[in-house]
Amino acid sequence: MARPAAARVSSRSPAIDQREKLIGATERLLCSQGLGCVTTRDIARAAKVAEGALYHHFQDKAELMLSVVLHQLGDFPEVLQSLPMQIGQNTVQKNLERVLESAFAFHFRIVPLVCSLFADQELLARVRKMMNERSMGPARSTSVISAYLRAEQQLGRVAPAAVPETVANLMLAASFNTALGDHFFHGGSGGEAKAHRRLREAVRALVIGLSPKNETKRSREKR
Amino acid sequence: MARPAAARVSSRSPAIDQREKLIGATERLLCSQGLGCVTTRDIARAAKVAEGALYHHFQDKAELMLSVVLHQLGDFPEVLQSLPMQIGQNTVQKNLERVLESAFAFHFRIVPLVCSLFADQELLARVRKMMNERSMGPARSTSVISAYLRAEQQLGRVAPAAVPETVANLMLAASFNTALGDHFFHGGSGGEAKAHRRLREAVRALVIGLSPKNETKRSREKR
Amino acid sequence: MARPAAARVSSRSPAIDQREKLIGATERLLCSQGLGCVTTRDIARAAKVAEGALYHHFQDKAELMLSVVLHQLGDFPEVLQSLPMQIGQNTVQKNLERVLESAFAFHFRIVPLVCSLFADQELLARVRKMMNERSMGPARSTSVISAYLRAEQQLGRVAPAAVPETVANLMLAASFNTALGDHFFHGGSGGEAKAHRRLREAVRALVIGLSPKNETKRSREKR
Amino acid sequence: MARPAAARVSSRSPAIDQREKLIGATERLLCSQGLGCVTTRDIARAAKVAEGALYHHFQDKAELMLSVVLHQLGDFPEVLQSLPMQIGQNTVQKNLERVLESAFAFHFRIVPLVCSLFADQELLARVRKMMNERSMGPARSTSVISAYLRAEQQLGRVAPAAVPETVANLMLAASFNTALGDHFFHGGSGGEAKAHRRLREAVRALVIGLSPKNETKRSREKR
DNA sequence: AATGAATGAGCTTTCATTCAT
DNA sequence: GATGAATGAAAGCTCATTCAT
Repeated sequence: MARPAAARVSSRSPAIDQREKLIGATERLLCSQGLGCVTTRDIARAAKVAEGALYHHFQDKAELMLSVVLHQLGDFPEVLQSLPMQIGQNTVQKNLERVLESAFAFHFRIVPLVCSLFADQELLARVRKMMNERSMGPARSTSVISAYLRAEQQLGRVAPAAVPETVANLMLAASFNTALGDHFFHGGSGGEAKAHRRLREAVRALVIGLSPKNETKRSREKR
Repeated sequence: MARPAAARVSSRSPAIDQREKLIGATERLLCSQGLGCVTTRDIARAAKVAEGALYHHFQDKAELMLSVVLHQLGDFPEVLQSLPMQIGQNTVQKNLERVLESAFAFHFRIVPLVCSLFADQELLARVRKMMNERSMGPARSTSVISAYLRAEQQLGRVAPAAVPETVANLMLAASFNTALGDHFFHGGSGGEAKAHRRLREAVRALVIGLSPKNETKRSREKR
Repeated sequence: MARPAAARVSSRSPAIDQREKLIGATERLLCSQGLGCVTTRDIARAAKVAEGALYHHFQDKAELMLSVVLHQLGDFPEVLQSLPMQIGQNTVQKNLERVLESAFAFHFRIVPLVCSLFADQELLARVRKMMNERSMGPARSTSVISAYLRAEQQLGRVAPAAVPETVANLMLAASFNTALGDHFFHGGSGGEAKAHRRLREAVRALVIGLSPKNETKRSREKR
Repeated sequence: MARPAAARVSSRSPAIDQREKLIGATERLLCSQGLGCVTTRDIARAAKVAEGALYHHFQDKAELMLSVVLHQLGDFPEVLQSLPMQIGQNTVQKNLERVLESAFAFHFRIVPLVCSLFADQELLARVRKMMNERSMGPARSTSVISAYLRAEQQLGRVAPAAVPETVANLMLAASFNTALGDHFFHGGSGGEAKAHRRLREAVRALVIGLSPKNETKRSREKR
């Protein structure tokens, strides 16, 4: 017997469908209202799912929140996948700019989520624990970027005195902070173009440094 | 019936006294528990004040929170004020390191507050509005630092190609992110020594830059 | 300014008033609906009190239940107060009959409460613990009755071979079981007269015993 | 497709099998957790049956409970049946002791069930009704015991003045109350040995009576 | 018949806020 | 003003019951 087309909205099994609908709805609500103001009822309504269904897929509200955070973090490795292939290509500055652009998109998405956690220290502690267990967090992106920088150091395209880890951290800090600032001061509508310009400037500042004798031919040409 | 002298511990009028006790207690609770877990009962108990008294001094709980947050955010580190006096003194790196150390102390305190706000977008919007009206925010620290850098540029101690605002932003981003990381990954007990080392490294990275020809005599000596 | 008379329904302080209203309402509901079917909403409504008020007076629902049980048990010692004064008076049988009558009234009240506890082993365990700590329970009534019997033994009005504790237990068992039976088989409306007749018969059976040579002059006269 | 033989563990039809598994699982859960804390999910899991299957065999949860309770209450100890054969054998006291021992085993099992019912007066009313219709209850054991006592009266081994029904009731009350006390005060682990000693003492108290002239040769010898 | 995911009413409990004192 | 008992709306969560498969 053919099911009516209207019931076949999703091609997935309904169980997975519900789980994802819940995560999706929670993501949306978390950004627009903040963790402290999102109720299980809100989530269920937004996901068009019964309130009790939430507890079929997640042990409790905190676990749903956790899943949302981890769901976002899940994209992390892919962002940087292409970086090792750029070693020796283009200019170092251009390569770093491209990385920071993707990092920013990711950071922009997770800022409201990650920051919201500070409102509930218990939940924060749980997320912390899970992230430690799975060794997630910014450590991975830092290591990918610093590996790239080390490779460029061996090619002579990065100063031997530079400390790759420190530079990688500075870059990610710039990205995360720009995202946080956009959310905090402009409600998340800070203009992507403006953010990207600031990130490019940050990369350039990292490249040329403050020392007065840094003026090399190449950096002069690029200006 | 005359009140016993012992009850008049404070020299202020009791009304103002209560208001400050409430703000003080809330400050303490906000940092240790997160905005979402602090109840009016907690606050009243911590302030040793009746629950109802809160509503004599503040329209509602949100207004109290607002007062506290704005008070903390406005509590700017005075160490920055001594920066203009360092122009031309010591090394640029040392001066920036000292600035960053005090910025970090400030950032470390406000991270839980600032982040907590994301849990309540409505409150965040109110804070945003009031900060805009009073032109608060990181703009002031940025401008102090970049003014310093510009002065050093004129003294030839900073490369003319460097963009002071961008460098200032990077520095503050490094500080804020280190603080946030300490709270997020280590529950706010990340070891100050470690944080300071990372900040010194960040300044050094900003000073020497990534360009391979940056190796100057001075940066070689410092290594 | 005189308060309107209608507001002064109770002569007690409102706080104690509320507490007792809650306990009273719970008692009534527990008997008519059973512990498993009584909700905090029901209780609050029956006590004409806000739902939240329950949590001002009791830590949680279980503690309210506990209070109700203990409240009933609180009458226990008084029931037996007059027994020691009957030593050597009337006949032993009459004295025991009178005790059993009061015991029955008490047992009849607590049967629905005490039995209800079996539906929630956790609550039962808590009540058990509190009763042990306060050394409540049937031990006290048993000891009062057996002290009486011992005294009568010394007066020669009770056979030296009788074991006072055992007889006291049997009496209380008869009373409690009659009460339980009335509730179980007749919904608590088993007719008091009938119950009292059965208890008198029980006492008589205990007095005369089963041994064929027990037929004394006195027991023959009483028949 | 033929079902694998391994799935046909039971020789009964699967439908009846399921029904019995449900009743068995519920019996076990009711005794260990109390009627109020047993969920349909618990039952289904314990019976290794789907949750929905419960509703193929019983109209609702209450009907399942009813089946279990009636089943247990009807599960009458067969030891009583041998009582008529003891008429004139051994001593009356020994015979009654043996009866009470088996009654106790039965009472010990049903106490949690019977008492639990008080938590749901509606269910209790249903049980009451069905027991009345099938004339279940303690009436049967009472009549077996009192028939025995009457027979012993005719043999002169029991005092003519004793009222068999009353004595039978007292005995069953002693047994039930001992069981109830064990559950209530010791969580059902009160030590069987202790319970049996108390029951023997109860029988002895019933045999010798309280009257001072009861001291017969036999009871003196037994002491 | 059997399943178990889905439902949603209803539970206990919390907490910002009010108001009689 | 100051108090804190009282309020009651609303939260997170459970669980008997249904129903598409």
